[in-house]
Amino acid sequence: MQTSDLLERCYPGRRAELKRSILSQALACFNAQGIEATTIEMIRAACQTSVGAIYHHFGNKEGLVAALFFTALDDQATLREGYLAQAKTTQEGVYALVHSYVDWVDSQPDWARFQFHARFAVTKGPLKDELVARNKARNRQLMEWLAEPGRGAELLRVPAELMPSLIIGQAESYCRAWLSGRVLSSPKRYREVLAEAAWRSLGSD
Amino acid sequence: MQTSDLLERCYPGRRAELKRSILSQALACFNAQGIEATTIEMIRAACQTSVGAIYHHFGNKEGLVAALFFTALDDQATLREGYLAQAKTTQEGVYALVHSYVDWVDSQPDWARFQFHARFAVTKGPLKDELVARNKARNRQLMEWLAEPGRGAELLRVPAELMPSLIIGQAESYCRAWLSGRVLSSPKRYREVLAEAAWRSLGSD
Amino acid sequence: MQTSDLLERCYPGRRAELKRSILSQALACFNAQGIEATTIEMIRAACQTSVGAIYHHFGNKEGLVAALFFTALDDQATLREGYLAQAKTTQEGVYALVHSYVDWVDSQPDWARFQFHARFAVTKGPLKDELVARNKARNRQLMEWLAEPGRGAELLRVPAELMPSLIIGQAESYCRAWLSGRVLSSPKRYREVLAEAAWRSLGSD
Amino acid sequence: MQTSDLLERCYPGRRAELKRSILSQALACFNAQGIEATTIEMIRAACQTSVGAIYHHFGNKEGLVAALFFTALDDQATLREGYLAQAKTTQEGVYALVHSYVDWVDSQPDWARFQFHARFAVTKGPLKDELVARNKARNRQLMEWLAEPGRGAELLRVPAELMPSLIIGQAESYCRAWLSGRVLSSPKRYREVLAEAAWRSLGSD
DNA sequence: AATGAATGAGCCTTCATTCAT
DNA sequence: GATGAATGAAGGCTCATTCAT
Repeated sequence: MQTSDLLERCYPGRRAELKRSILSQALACFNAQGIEATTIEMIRAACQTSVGAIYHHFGNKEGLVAALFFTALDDQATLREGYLAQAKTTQEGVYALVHSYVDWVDSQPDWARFQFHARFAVTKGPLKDELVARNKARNRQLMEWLAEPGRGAELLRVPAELMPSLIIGQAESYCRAWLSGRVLSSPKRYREVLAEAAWRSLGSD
Repeated sequence: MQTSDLLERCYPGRRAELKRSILSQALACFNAQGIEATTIEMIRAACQTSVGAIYHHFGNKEGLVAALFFTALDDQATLREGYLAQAKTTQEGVYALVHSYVDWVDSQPDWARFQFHARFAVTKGPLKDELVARNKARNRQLMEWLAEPGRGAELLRVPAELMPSLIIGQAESYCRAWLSGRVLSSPKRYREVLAEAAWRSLGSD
Repeated sequence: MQTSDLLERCYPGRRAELKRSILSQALACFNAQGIEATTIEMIRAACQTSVGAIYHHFGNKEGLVAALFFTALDDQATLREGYLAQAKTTQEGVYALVHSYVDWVDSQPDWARFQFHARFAVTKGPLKDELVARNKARNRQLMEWLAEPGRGAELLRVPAELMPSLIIGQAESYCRAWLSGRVLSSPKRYREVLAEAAWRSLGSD
Repeated sequence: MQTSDLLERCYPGRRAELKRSILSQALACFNAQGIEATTIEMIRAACQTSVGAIYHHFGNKEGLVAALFFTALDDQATLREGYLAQAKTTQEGVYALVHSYVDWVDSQPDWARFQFHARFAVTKGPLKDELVARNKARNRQLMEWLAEPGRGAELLRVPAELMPSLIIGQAESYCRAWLSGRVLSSPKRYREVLAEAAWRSLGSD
């Protein structure tokens, strides 16, 4: 199960066993019932521990949501950075963004589903600033990549605030549809189509 | 205030005054606090009625959400159908979809914001079938439009389940960003760019 | 039962029946177990209502404590003002203060006992300012009484901040002892001894 | 800092260093937040130990309260006995009681404040009998002092159960006011006034 | 149709205490 | 002796919903 792989990577060691178990079961509950509809008691029952242990490790329900959310964000960012590091041309960069997005959702559907539903909650919670900061950092990173010599010239005509939506919007839309069961084929099946579409839509002929 | 216009259109007359007031304030509360975080008491206080009146008109909280959600869905559909009716070629059809989407979000931002957040709740509620039915109807309608002689041939290469995301994904992504304050320019400013991008991404050169 | 008399006076009418019942039982519970050790559930069981009703009328546990505390304060003040209004000389004024204190404790032992234990809680709560204001008002009132022509001249040698303790300290001390069971005779038995002692202690020979 | 002095006197030596630290911080926490509102975790954080260490030394929270309470009681008694040993006449005895009370509160305000708030808790706890026993012992001691030839004859008219309140009531009342910030001058400033008032109030002219 | 007091299941959270290391 | 992770009973409080007036 890939969910555990990600957790083992982020919280390694035997000491963190309970922590991983809580996170794993919480993720499952949140996705199955929705975040608000999930009670601490459900999570407790799912990982056979005590409510005290959950609060000991995560402070409160919001802390649990935040831990999951930022774990997902980090993992997604790691994959994106890896893909981007190998891209040479602007086109390869756009492909890297689409491919990393699609591949991550395909390999971590549970984390992706949770990310969509938790974003709103995190935005209203006490870690909203942290989230804004990460978004800014991501955008800055992308801009720096484009600023390298011989890259990004083709995209100058596109308004900066529109760029992320043009590149990732279609993939995101399809991933949402897949994760909520409205379509059946994994987005990975269309990773090339989606990358090509994004690139064409940028209109650098 | 456009929110009321839409309500007046859907619930006309003096008898429905209270009903409109409740819906209007409920919409505001849901958007401000989130659906789950909004209590019936908050809505009652906002429109100076009694809880009994709210339950008399909408049955329960879920009924309130559903009324708002389907009102938005209907209004959006009406605009789309109007735009689509005037489109002759496939390209004009794609433009009509993007334009109607963008224009509706621009003119009804409160309803659009609510729609995004309520979809999940409705999907889990007792009206989920109604929602699925409407989605199917919309897709069927689109297919019928494309099936008319001299239309849609250019799109045959694109997988059907991918089509909606390719057409509307970018616009939707930008609208989300605007509604949540991450970007400042109204999507209407980019309606042409978004329509062209969608058309180009479909790759019918 | 005098406790109810006081309540009927302060919350009259049939509509307030439940409110009085809650206050009455809460007072009994607080005195029997202590404020912190009393749970809402205990009070609910004692007056056969629902937790919701308690919260509907008093907001929260602290609100219940505050309602009881200020009801007692008011009742005590009313008696004091009545006694004081009939005093002509300084000596009669001092006697009025001691007598009203002793008589009130004797006639409302439950409220008096509660007042002693609740003062600390109220001092830390959100109504601490209200309490400070009432104390000031009471002191001002007393000063005004003494400022009338032909009164208070005998007390000018006594420091103002010491005065309340000299007048009421002994009575208060004995009342505490009686309310906690350390002595058996009602303070009313010693009302004259206590008044005389207070007057003598002021040293106006 | 006098708080530590008292502790060093009662728990001397290097072995008891941790014990003194725990007691000292617990006293501070209890006074700052109230006994019930203070958690073991707060105390642990204040003296940088582990919860285990606290339980090892004091058994449980109640044990901590009791240790502090009886330490204060003992210290206060020691001072009183010293003062009383030097009194020859009845009047000197009354003065000794008032002076020792005032002087102790002035020199150990933290312990005095705690004593006021903890008395109720101890009264309900498992050491209530111990407390009753000490009170009786103190009263017996006082009676024995008065029973010596040439002493106490002046007080025979005063009821025994009223005596402690008449002697100490005013001082106690003022000390309470000072400890809770309602008056600003230390009771020590008024030690003579309070002693004279107590003596006068006993009415032995 | 309107009102709002009353209901009570259920939630999040706290915290004294234990015990394996 | 020291540590602190783990326990779980219990508490305050919320809030959708009902129903007598």
